[in-house]
Amino acid sequence: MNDSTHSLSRERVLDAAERLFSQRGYSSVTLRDIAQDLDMKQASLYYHVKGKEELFVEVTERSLQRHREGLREVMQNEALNWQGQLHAVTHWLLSQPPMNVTRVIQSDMPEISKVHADQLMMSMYRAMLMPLEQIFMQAQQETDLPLPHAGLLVGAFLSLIEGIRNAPTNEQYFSKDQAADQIIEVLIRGLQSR
Amino acid sequence: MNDSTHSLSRERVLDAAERLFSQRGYSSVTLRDIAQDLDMKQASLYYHVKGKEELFVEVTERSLQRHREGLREVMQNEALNWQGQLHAVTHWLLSQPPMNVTRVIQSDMPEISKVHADQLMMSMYRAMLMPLEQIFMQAQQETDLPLPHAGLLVGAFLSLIEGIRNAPTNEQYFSKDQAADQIIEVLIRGLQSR
DNA sequence: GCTTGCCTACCTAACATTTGATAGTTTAGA
DNA sequence: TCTAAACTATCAAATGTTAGGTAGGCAAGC
Repeated sequence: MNDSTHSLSRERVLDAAERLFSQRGYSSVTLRDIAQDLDMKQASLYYHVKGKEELFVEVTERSLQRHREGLREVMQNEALNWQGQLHAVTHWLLSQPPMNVTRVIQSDMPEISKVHADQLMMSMYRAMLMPLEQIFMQAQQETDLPLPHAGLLVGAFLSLIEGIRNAPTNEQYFSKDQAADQIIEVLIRGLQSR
Repeated sequence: MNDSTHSLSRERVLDAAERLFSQRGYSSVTLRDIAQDLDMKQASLYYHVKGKEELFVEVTERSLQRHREGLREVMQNEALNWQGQLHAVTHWLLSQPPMNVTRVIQSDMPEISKVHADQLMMSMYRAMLMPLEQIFMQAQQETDLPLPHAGLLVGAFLSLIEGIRNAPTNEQYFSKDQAADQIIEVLIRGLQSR
């Protein structure tokens, strides 16, 4: 199903849209921005997609699908312990175009229809929140410390990822991946503590 | 200085603008939104401020000033140890209208003039990044663990704060402050580790 | 071979709405 | 009367959307 993804040039449009939307958010990106990025006229986009909102929803949904797939794969490869999973998942998330959960929920979703917002919310839960919750629940079982609720930890973790992405530019000593490792290590020493 | 803050009703405008901007970001909030929130017509705003961008800059600057003041005060009251400062600072930040550093830098700043963006960037550094860096540098001195650079920790910490703000709504068992305490405790056990 | 029809992937032109901004007018209170 | 604080009316630019046209490729049918 979803045979609407046949055309090659259509995916060029989706790719450009995803890159721009994920960087600057829904309302800041105009159709003319996307068109310009593709060296074409703005109205031509309507050949490929039904409208701006539909474009955003489809692009976000596609990204979430990729996250769902990617997280599942990474997590079962790294089946060892939750510490390893945390590092692996972090690196995978950083390898992807930013899926800024906070911004999407806070800024983007209020701009689109409730139906679409609800739909994205559900996909977001299934693709990101649920899988990540598993890791932290695993952590809770192994430790004897009183830990915050898993959902809360997931939120904190995702915030950290987003924070690492735009780490202050004045530190070029380390790559993003190295920075991520260090931060996650701090998080872990806290989790297993003692 | 800045005797432009005399009028009472002018601050009503700034307050409304700050609330809306800090919630939904610069480009998503229209002058008509702000006016409607104040039960007045959009054009009337121009009696109080020069334009949208100037309004945003002034409102953000004002908020940053408040943060600078507030953080300084909280930090010297809680002069005990960095752990106490971390908790105190967290609670103070949560008591304020959200100052979403990530969104401001990523989404809002590109929409305004470079001069204004640079200005805000500097204020942001002085009001938030610098004071917080102090806390983490203090932590680095007391521990013997290899910690990430302070700037990186500040970014992570601010991300955490923003993450706590929109913690999943399905946990009403805890207040934001309680959730914050738990998260910060995780961070600390990590920092002092062992 | 050449025409016809069709499809893909763009284009130009125009439109309605939204939004920031300006100009001039009105009203209430000291 | 003078001023603070609103108002109405209008504008230009930006933006999402629609309608209709066009160039190129490809296959079928004559």
